Amino acid sequence: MANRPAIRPTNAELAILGVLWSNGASTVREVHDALKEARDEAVGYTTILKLLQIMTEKKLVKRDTRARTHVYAAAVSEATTRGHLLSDLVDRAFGGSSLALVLQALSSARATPAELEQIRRLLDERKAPR
Amino acid sequence: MANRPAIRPTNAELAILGVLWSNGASTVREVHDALKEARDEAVGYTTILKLLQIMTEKKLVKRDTRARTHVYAAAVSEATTRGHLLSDLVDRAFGGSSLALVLQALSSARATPAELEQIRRLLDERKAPR
DNA sequence: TGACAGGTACGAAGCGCTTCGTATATTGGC
DNA sequence: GCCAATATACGAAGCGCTTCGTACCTGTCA
Repeated sequence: MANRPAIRPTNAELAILGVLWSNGASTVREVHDALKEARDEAVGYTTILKLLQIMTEKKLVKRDTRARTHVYAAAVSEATTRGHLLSDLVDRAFGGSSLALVLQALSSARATPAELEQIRRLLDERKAPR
Repeated sequence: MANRPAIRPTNAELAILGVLWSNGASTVREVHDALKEARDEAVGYTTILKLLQIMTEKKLVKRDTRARTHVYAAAVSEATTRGHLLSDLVDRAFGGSSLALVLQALSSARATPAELEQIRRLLDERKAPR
């Protein structure tokens, strides 16, 4: 694998990826509008453009330049990215123990019974895997 | 509560807090030595000093200046800090759903049966709380 | 065809984090 | 008393992230 530099998008990048993940491939304007709607204080159009250009260099997004108005698509999956960010936090603040993280998260999370059941099911799967 | 600015230590700060949490109140030299031992590439003595000074301003640590050699102690608890970092990540990358974070963490974590049992117990507690 | 709307490219400023060099004080031992 | 060792204080450089202004290009339409 020549994929060393690990996917660890910054805050602003994450916000943009969020739009691309939920809305699919988008133009700068579409991303800009989506963020303006979702956020309190909006950011300039050229800021989004610049970020998307940088993200293209970093291979976080793919750019289709065939039309005059470029179209951007996420080049990293949501699950993979979340996994990277999670294991990053585990290393930095939980002494490498994802279990410690899970326990901490569970002890403060408000979850519905249905959600707790979902976790329980996952635990069952993991209990007898092989 | 006048504690608005939320505890969100940076990387270097977290490393130092880790030492203070596990070793208790320490001098700059002690922190420096502990980090030198634990890490691959060490950082300069005055770097640790400067960081601790900044962390004192930020109220992340408390400083005892009675002796010539100052003694620093963590001013934030490990659990609280972890909680802040976690909810920060939940907001930034998991759409505000701690459950999504837990599921993601569980699906990639390698945990022993005993640990899984621990989670199960926690789930039971939360199931019928009131 | 000329002006405008809307697109991309790019340089640079501002800020926070991290790092360290250097200046300056204090202490202990000879 | 003096020197070496060891402290703290502080300024500033370097870097990455974020932001935006400005320049420039390209269609459209009256």
